[in-house]
Amino acid sequence: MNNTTSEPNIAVVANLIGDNARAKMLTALLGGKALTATELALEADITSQTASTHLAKLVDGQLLHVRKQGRHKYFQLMNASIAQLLESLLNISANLAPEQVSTGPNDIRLKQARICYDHLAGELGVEIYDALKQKAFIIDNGSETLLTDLGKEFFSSIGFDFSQIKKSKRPICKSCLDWSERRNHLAGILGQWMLNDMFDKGWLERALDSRVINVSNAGLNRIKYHYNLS
Amino acid sequence: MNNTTSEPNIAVVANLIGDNARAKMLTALLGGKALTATELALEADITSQTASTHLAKLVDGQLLHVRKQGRHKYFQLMNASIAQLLESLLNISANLAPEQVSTGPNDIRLKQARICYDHLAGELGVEIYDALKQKAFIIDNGSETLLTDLGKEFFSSIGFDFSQIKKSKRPICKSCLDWSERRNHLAGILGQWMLNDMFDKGWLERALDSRVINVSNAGLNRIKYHYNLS
DNA sequence: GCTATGCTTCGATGCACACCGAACTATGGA
DNA sequence: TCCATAGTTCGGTGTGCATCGAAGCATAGC
Repeated sequence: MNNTTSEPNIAVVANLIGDNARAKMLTALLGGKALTATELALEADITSQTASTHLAKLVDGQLLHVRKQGRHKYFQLMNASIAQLLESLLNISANLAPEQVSTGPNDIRLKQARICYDHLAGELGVEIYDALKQKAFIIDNGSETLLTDLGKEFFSSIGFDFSQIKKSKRPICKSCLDWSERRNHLAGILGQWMLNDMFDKGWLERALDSRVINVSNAGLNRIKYHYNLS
Repeated sequence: MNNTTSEPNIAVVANLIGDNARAKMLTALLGGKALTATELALEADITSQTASTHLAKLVDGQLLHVRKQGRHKYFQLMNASIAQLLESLLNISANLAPEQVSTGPNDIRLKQARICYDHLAGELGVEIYDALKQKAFIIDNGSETLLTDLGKEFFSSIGFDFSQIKKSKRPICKSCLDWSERRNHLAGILGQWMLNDMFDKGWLERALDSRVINVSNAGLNRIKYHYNLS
């Protein structure tokens, strides 16, 4: 048995995520917003000292990056691939423990609409995805999601600038499995743009302290009209 | 700050992977072959007692499943989504520690050709992927990989039976990022079929004790001809 | 200058758990 | 029946590490 394999050691990264407090912090950062050390400490239910050491490890392990601003330190997920890893973990964990007690108002709101790093997830995200599919703006063959010519026209008409993307490494259109709905929602550049657009237009609003997105009735109506939801 | 989130706890799964010995076992099982408890103990460099407790945890955590056969216990990854999670971890870990010492013969062979759960990875896997792309059998737009009509013809002509697939949940054609090459190779049903086909034809051979795939010169020539490699 | 706030470092504590030796059970073969 | 091999269970050991209190910096505002 030869022990000189050069496979990367997955234990270190997994171990970083495998601590309860750190996992809570990382999940909180899936909200996409940069959070300060104290905010993350609150999120993880630990003191600021403990949080400090945890955050140092996460930064050292290159799962997070920091920006210092005055006397605050703002932490963010390193990149989209880390976010995607966390999402896969969420999905697998959700499937393993399907009968998790789900109580409290925050719960329901999280299920309705939330941020998944930089795009929309939850019931609303899935509904929009389905509507785009039904209008033949996107095609989902079970594994990949592609933008159709019709879709390109549509998104151009509502303000997305295709000429601007050029050769970005990030896919324009990508499906992302939703752990609460177990169905796809839209990620990628287009998913990101849609979320920002809806924020800009004032149809959606971030909750202050979580990944929850608040949707007013007025906003919902505008969205339904805009994206042809049933 | 509301603590009643119902987000699945990713810490437990991550923690299972986050132990060194268990990580080695899981990586070994990425070979796709079912392995016995003692084989996995050897792989992880621990005694059989310790391995036994580890394996019990992995089974309990639903990362593995077991088949009892006589006095042996054969362990396997639970499903393809677990394999995919491990692959993402490999990729991220490889990017984080790019200057890993790479020595020993096993190393080089692992880089040349190896199994990635059920399809081909390494240099050979990437070369074939590129050739398929160049012949316009598949299209890779940066995010998704799609089979073209030309590709369907080609794969039909070399023996793949498209009528047989029907509504399998698994994608036919899917790209998978290769951690050693940092480029795509082909996964999905088609990737699985290609690997099996090459095994059947005797062009490739599994190494006994690892994920390495042995390629004879004769086999390589046949493959080059078959898939139009340069 | 003084004070409040955000974050870090140090030291001590305590627990979880990986690990192995030894003894035990189960299966297969002679 | 007897032995070899595969795997498990138990008990004990050691250590790594998450945790917090207390003290120490740094920045912002007055």
